[in-house]
Amino acid sequence: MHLEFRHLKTIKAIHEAGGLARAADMLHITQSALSHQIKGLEAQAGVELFVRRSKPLKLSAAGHRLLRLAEKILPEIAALEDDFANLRSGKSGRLHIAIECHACFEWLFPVLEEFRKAWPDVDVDIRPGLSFDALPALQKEEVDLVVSSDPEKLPGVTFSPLFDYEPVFVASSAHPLASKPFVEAEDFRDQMLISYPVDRARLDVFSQLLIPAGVEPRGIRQVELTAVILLLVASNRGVSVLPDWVVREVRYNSDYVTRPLTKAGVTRRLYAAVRSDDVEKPFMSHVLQLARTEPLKLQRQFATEEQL
Amino acid sequence: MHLEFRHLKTIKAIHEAGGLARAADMLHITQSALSHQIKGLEAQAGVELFVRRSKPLKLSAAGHRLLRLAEKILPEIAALEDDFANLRSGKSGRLHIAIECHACFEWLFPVLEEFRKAWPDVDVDIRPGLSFDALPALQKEEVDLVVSSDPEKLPGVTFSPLFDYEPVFVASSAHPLASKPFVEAEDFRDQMLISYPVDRARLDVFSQLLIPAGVEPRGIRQVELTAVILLLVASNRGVSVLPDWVVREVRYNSDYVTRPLTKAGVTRRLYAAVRSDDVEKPFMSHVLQLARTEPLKLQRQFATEEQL
DNA sequence: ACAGCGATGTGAAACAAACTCATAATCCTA
DNA sequence: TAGGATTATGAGTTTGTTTCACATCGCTGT
Repeated sequence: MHLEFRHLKTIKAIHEAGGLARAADMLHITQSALSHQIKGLEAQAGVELFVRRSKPLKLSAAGHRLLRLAEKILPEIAALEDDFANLRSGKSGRLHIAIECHACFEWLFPVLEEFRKAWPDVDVDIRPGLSFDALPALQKEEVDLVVSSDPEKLPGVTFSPLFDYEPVFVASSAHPLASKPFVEAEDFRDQMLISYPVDRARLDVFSQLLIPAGVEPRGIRQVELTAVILLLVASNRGVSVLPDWVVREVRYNSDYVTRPLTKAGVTRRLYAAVRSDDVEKPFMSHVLQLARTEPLKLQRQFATEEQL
Repeated sequence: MHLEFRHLKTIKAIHEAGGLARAADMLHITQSALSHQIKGLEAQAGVELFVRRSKPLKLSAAGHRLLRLAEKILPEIAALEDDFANLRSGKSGRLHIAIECHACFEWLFPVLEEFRKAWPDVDVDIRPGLSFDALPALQKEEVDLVVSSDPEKLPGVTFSPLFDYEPVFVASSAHPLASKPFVEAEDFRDQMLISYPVDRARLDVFSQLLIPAGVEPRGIRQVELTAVILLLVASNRGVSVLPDWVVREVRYNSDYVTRPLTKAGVTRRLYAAVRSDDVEKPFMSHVLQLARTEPLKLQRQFATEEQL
């Protein structure tokens, strides 16, 4: 049976118009076309869909069954077209984010909270676990935004700078290194380093400090959650290096000390990688703007507290 | 946007097959046709439905939206085709009944109860209120079966005899006429007659007795429900004439007397009118058979009680 | 990194289906 | 029962879909 949407619209129109001729007008086709159409449809269905004994023809029982289907399905189509229209106009879309840096959750959540208020129809998601191959996944449209601190030249991918941050040494206030004004690579040689469970090339402490200096810490303990890292550090089970937006929370907690890496400190820059096609999209540029400004507020808040 | 069922099937197939080429096999068309089709679809929708950066192409976010629609709609179509197949095979259908005689409810309900067990997929309904123009409504397929005691020669309509019955006079046992062994037309002249609210030509007491004799009762009170008629008769507010299958219930109730109309009694025959096209249908012949035999059981039950 | 293969895209032509026009047949109403 | 309204039919045109042949693009393994 070769049913088509046209047939559903026809059934509905005939029912509403109460006859072929009027229905034909509604559908902007000739009455002849409608007659041919419903004849073909009845042949396909093998069922009489109309009562022809009366002159403005009416739906038969089977016709009403089909009408029921039409009234169920046609609004679904309309809803789809609506969704697509929103997609086209940029009011809706997909924003699946892959983050290469674990600690980014800390500032990303507030950003997305803000974002969802403005773009309720955008499908927002964060996909951890993809961190290894985030950029290829971006190119394959498996995700739509990658947060990374290592920009690369990739065709079809645009890196936008977000903000600068400082990786900061954190230890228990009871820790021997707490007495130093800053820490250096050598200081890590006999330390237990607590870090996120990712490739060490992606950890600032390695890429910026230990690998260049050729220093290997005494041991590494990998922990998923930031809160747990801080817990372990507080109980002096090891030391860690975390971005400044994370340590601001513990800076005035007397259990911890925070120190710059090297005397000058280390500065890093976060980037958002987005497919070049998407940069123009309104919701995308908005989320990028939020990701540039919102974390700064957190850092500024931290700076203000410091001056007290 | 010119969506078609073909497109839904395509989306589903591409998703399940995981690529164009396999999907084309599933749909028994060439891969080229599919490529053209989805290209056209995307142009219509104005949205990218597929991710083409990877080789077996995959659904994009919008594509998944469309897939969701497909998985909602396609089963509905299948259900429709199923229903139509049942219609064709005669397993389902519509049985809307118009009854010209009010009292027929009494035997019709047991018949339909039995019928529904055998034909659960047939849409059964009783439509009172159509009693006036029942036969034209039958021809126009507004109803499918008419119960009547006045067969006519009508093109396309077949009358099948159901069973014979006897209109019986009913009165309170305190009523003066209770002393007569039978009643005649003249007896009604000073009676209040309680009847169903239908044209008097359709009431047996008029068509068979009063109209031929030119007798007009003192008054007529029209009442919808059989139970209410009996109530009024019992309290001696009037007399009535009801079919035997109705009075059997009150025959041995000492509040009532029942008497034949005329010494010989009156015998009437009920018919079922059905469109000739429908007579062959299995469920229709079954309901006719039930309507011939089930009421007889009630009458036989009555006769047995009488012999006690 | 590149070769080779498997998968997708494209253009022209064949094919199928839906529509229109003109007109016939039918029904409804006055 | 005549006239207007409604639906049916057949031929021809138009539109859209499919196929064929071939170009192009990505993935996979060495």
